[in-house]
Amino acid sequence: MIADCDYLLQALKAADIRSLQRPDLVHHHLLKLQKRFDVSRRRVQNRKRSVPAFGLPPELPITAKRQLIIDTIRKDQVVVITGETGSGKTTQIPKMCLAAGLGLRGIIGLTQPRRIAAVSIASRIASELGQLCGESVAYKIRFEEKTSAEPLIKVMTDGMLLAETVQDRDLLAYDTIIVDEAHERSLNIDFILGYLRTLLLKRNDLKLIITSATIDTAKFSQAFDNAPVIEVSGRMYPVEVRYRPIDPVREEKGETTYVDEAVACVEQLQQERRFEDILIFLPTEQDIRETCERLAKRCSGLVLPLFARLSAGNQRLVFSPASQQKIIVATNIAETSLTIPGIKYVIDAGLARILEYNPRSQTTGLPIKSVSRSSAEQRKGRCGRVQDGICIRLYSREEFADRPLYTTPEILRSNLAGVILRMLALNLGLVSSFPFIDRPHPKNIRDGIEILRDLGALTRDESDAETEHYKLTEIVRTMSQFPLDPRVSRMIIEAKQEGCLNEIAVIAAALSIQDPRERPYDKIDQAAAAHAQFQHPESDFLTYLQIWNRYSDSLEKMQSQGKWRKFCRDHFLSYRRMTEWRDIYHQILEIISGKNSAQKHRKPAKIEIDQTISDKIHRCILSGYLSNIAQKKEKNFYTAAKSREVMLYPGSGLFNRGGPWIVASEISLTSRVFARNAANIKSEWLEELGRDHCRYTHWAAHWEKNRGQVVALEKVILFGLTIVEQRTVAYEQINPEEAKKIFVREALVMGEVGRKLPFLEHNLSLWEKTKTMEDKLRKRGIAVDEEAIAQLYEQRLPLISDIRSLQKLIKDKGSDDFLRFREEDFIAHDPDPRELQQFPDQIKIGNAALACHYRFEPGLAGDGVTVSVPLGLVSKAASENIERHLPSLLQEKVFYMLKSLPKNARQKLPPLVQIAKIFSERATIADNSLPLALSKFLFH
DNA sequence: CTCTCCCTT
Repeated sequence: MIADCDYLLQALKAADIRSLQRPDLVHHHLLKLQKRFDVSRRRVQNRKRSVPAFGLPPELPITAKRQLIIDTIRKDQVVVITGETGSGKTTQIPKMCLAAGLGLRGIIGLTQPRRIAAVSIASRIASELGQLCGESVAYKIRFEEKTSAEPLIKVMTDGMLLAETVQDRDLLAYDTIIVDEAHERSLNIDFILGYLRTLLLKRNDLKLIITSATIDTAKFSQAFDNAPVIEVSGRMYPVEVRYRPIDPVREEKGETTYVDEAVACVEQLQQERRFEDILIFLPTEQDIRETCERLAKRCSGLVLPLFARLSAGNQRLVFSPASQQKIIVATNIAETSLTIPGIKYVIDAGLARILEYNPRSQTTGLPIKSVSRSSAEQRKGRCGRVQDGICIRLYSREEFADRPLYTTPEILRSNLAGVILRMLALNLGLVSSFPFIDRPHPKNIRDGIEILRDLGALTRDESDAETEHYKLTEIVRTMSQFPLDPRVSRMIIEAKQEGCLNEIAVIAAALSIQDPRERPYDKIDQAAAAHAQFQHPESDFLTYLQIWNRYSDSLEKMQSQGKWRKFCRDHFLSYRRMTEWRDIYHQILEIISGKNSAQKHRKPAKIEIDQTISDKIHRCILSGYLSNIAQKKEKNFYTAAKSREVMLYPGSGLFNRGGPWIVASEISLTSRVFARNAANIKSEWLEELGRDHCRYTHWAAHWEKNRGQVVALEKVILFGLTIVEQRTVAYEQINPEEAKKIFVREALVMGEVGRKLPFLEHNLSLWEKTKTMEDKLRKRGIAVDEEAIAQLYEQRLPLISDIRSLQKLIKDKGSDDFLRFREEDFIAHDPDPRELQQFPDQIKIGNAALACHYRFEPGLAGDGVTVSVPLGLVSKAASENIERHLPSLLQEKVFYMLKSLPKNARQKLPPLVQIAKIFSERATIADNSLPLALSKFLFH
């Protein structure tokens, strides 16, 4: 077997090295290898013997090419086989592989996009080999595996093969892989083909067969080194195509719609007395309902709707034989997933809802778009499988020709977070260099990485700023273990922390299935009433929990499956989806508990919902859907993160009563942008959970005397939403350097501390003294300025910005000496002491000493010197001429008095400056007032 | 101011 071969090669290499040290062990080791080799060889021989005899049905077109296919498979590593449905390729190719001698050293793996198909194909191949399913032919899908010890062929979903690559990196279990329905280009198919492109270089012995509907071959061939393409004819009966375009002018005016036209088409067929079964393709559920209602009124026959959300029972009706003409009105489900036998006419509106992901707004859209030519051809092929058919297209031949040949591969229109996460877990390198057949757009990759970063699965690698290099966080590996959307996996990780794993497992599973609630048109009110009893007014997630609770309750009481089906029917719940929900729930718990199978059959316990658990649950949900938060604008309208305007989905329990903040697990664009699966949240949680994504802005930093610290106003923004409008915060942690600057300038320099600090009083009085000199001398620049003092403090203080830290510092140092400045610290330029002497601090009037207040503020009251004279001394002060005590001011005053003399008097005098100087220097004014003394002097 | 195609680990 291939896996043994790989093992033996590795072991021999290892033995080679070991033989240098312990030759005695080598012999023993080689014996063991010999044994394994023998076992392996015997297995291959047994497998060869177990290949049953089989034939190929001669009526199938592919049988004619049997020899060409077998020869090509033997010769080439990769073969592309194309053929339309009915060619028999899916069942016959695995058999031809056996005929080519494959399937012996490893299994022939056949992948299918859908589970049901995988199971039914497995049993068909088995029966053609004359066996039961699970002998030579195994199958493996999620939750279900049927196999023997030595299967030759294994049919599985493509997702399953992908999951196997985790355990079996080189797919050593297989010697052949057949990728069926490759033209569907689902995410899984593209991922597998990319993976195989690299693997085939390493595994020369591995054969790959890609099968696809006719048109899509060149791309596959090119992707695999121009692999040979074999075409197999498929069409058994001809289909006539009629174009019946809708008049665009009338459609524009609203006079007709594709629903009208489809109904008219059926009427016309019936007028032509054509009463074989009809299949109509329409894009939406609503169109289907409208069409069905109108057809029932106007036409004969059995009118049946068909879409995925329809209950299983109603879906089955399309397969049951009817005595009258069947008119099936279907969505895309009838294009690939369900094949209805005996259709003679196809009416194709040429439209479908096609998923589109917009990475810029992280919004999923489901717009109605024209389908591709290959899709239209597939629809056409739904008739004429057992007889010739007619396909009526509600568009023109030209319009058909203008359409794109293929539907855009899913990988080009999907959210890539999940793909990227898996690639990281598998160590597949950079997404941008992975050999996808169609490389996703860089913008899409960046968005996927951004989502993973939002979830905390990745952090930017700072050592490599240039390219898209990221570091994985610890949670990546845990997250990738869950077969779930990364956001859902993230919730589970948070639930471990919060201690609500069971509850989140229920919700995570619910988010992974389609809504289990059924709403049949004819019983819409009953269904609404049944669902209403589950509805939680605060959270659609808790609504799921309440459904679950009722379910587990009933599971206790009801033992039989039949009763349980009835329970589902009574509550308008889909039995199939409820089962899927339970299975995924168990799968999640299994992964968490490390595959403990004992837990598997544990009955789900009822969950009590109280405020505590509800808070925990919603914090977990937020951890996964943080970028889906929204803030209420009005009524049902919200502004969501990343600037999206959304409306609560009318089906939500929060509709018309949503709180100021919500989180939604889905924001999608249909007729509007809707937030689906929503819950009220507390905005206080947002900052804690979104810490790394919050943007903080600060302004108005200032010293706050009462708090004794520097504070600032803060605003918190998360994904563009303001989660905290304005709050006061200590500025110290935010910007310690800036905070210290403000503390020094506003608190210490200005002395605004609001309490007694001895060093501060000391410093302030020294500074005051220095500033008095300036006032006396009537010039600036003697005292240092505020900035200089601030710098003095800054030099002597560490990074602190509050009183408590300052007081602690002083206490630790034992004194505040280090903050006491000296007198000279405040002086920028020393004043002339003699000059300074001319400005006494006080003057004497009689026996009284009066204080002089100096002020240097020209133009303002109080400029110059002010002496407050008690009322009793006023006349004495006036007669004594107090100006003589202030010699520096006297001269200036005299000068201006002289200048104010009449012009003719002034002209007779010597220069005024000279007079003022001489007058001031003489003590001639002792006993007189100044004007009197001056006039005496002049006459003298 | 009221509703979404189809798959899958």
